[in-house]
Amino acid sequence: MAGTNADMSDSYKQEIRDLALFADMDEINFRALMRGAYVQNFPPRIDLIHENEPPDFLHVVLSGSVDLFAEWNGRETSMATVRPVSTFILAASVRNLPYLMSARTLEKSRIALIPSQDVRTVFTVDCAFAQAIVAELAQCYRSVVKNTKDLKLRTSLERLANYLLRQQARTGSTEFNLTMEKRRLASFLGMTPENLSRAFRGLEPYGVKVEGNRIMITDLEDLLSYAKPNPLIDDYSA
Amino acid sequence: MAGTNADMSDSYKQEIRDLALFADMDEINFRALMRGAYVQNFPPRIDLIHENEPPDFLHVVLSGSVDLFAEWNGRETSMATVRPVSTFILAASVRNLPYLMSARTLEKSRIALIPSQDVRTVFTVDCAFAQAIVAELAQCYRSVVKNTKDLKLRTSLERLANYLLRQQARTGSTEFNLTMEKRRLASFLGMTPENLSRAFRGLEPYGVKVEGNRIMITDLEDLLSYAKPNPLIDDYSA
DNA sequence: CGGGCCACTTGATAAATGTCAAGTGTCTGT
DNA sequence: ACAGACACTTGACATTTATCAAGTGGCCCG
Repeated sequence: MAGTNADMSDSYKQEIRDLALFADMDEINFRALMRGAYVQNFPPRIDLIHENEPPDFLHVVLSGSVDLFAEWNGRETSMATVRPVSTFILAASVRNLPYLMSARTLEKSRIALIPSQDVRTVFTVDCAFAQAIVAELAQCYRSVVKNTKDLKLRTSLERLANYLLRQQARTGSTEFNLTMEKRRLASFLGMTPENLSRAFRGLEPYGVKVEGNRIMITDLEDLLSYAKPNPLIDDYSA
Repeated sequence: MAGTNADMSDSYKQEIRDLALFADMDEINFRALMRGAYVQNFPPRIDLIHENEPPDFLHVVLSGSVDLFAEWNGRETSMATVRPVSTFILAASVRNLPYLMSARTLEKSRIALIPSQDVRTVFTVDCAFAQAIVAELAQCYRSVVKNTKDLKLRTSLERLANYLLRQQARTGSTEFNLTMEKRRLASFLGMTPENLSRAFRGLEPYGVKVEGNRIMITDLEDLLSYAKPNPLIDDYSA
C-alpha cells in the first residue's frame, strides 16, 4: 500500500461534510465518523481496493480521480470513473458485503478512508444520515440502470456518439478534451481500443473531428439526429 | 387501466408487512402507508407503468410476475423479472424521479400499489424504514452491477451457460423448466431469439440438453468448467 | 377437424465487433 | 540526443452476433 498517512485536517473534514451524503447528519455523529477516518495521498495507477475483499473502508475522493473496474476470466472492463468530491463502494460498506469492483487511482489522488464499521454503526442511529444514504444509493442505482440500457439498446457507434454529446453538455462547448485515455474510454463503452478508433472515424460523417485528445463537434444537429440522446439514458443528473 | 380495485385485506397487509422492507417500521407508520394503498388484479401482458412517467406508486408484486423492460429508438430489452413477494421502482419512488423502466405483467398478477408520496413522507420520519430502504437499494444496486459485469465480460454463450447454472443452483436440480419464454430470456441475456436457439445448441457439447422448456444438465462438471461462474457476478444473494 | 396464430428453429447472409500484426507518433528517462 | 515504452492507429482477417426468410410444431378457437 503506497501513500502517506495523514491526520484528517479540518479543511478535509469540511470538504467531506459538504457532501450531500454527510451534510445533514448530526455533528456528534459526523465527528464519530471522522474519528476513525484518515486521508491518504496516492500516486497514479495504484490499486486501492480489489473485488471480493471485505469492505473495510468507505472511500471519498477528495482530489484526483479513481477508476472502478471489474475482472472475470482474465478479462477486464472499466465500470465507472469517480471524481471529486464523491464516495464509492457505499453499497458494499453499508451491507458489509465484498466489493464487486476494484478501484485504482488514475492520477495522483487524495482519498479519505472512513471505516465501514463506523458507517454502519452511525447509520443505524442517525436518521438524516440514513436518508442521505437512501438518496445516494437511489442515484447510484439509477446510473447503473441507465448504463445497462446504453449497453443493451445501442451499438458501439451510438454509445460513442451519445458519450460525446454528454461531454458536450457537461462542458457546454462543442470543443473539448477527452477526460480519460482512449483505451479506458473504449473499455468503459464496452469495446476494444481498435474499434474505438474506427468508431471515431465512423462519426466523421456526422460532424465529429478528432485530433488526439481534442474533440470538435462541427455539426451538432447532425450528431444529435444520429445519436438520439434520451434523458432516461443520458441525463446522469436525473 | 385494467384490473379490479380492491380494499386492502388484512392478509395482503400481512404479506407486505413481512417483507424486509416493511418488517421493522413502526406500526403507526405502516398503517399510514397502507391507508392510501390498494390491491389490484391484472391479467397477463398488461402494462403497469411506462418509462418516463412520474412515480405515482411503489409497486409490490403479491402474486404472478412482472417484466421490467426499457425501450430506445424502437428497440426494446428486458431488464429484470420481479417475482413475489417483492417491490419494484423503489429508487424512482424515493427520489421522486421518472421511471427508467416500464413494467408489464407476464401472467395474471396481484399487485399492491402504495402512493409514492406516502413512501417519501414516512421514510423521513421512520428511521427503521429508511434503514430498510438502504438495505434494499444497496441490494438492487449490486444486482445491476453484477448484471453489467455479466454483459461486458462475457459472450452470449457464456451468459447463457451461467444463467442455466444459476437456475440449477436455485432449483437445486440439474433438471428444470425455464421460468420464462425463450424470447424474453434472449432479450434479458442481451441477444436475439435466433441466437439463443443457436446458443442452446452450442452448449450441447458441454452437457446441456434442451426439450422445449425443459433443461437437462447432463454433465455439470463440464458446464461449470466452461461457464466459470463467479459469486461476484452470479450469486444474486450477496 | 381445420385454419391461423405464434413461438421457436434453421439456414443463408450481412453487419458488427474482436483479434492479430505492424506501423506511427509521443513522451520519458537515461 | 537517443532508446524504449506505450498509446494509438491501421489493415487484414476471424469470430460473434444480427437480420432475413422460410419452415416446423404446438395450441387455441371457430
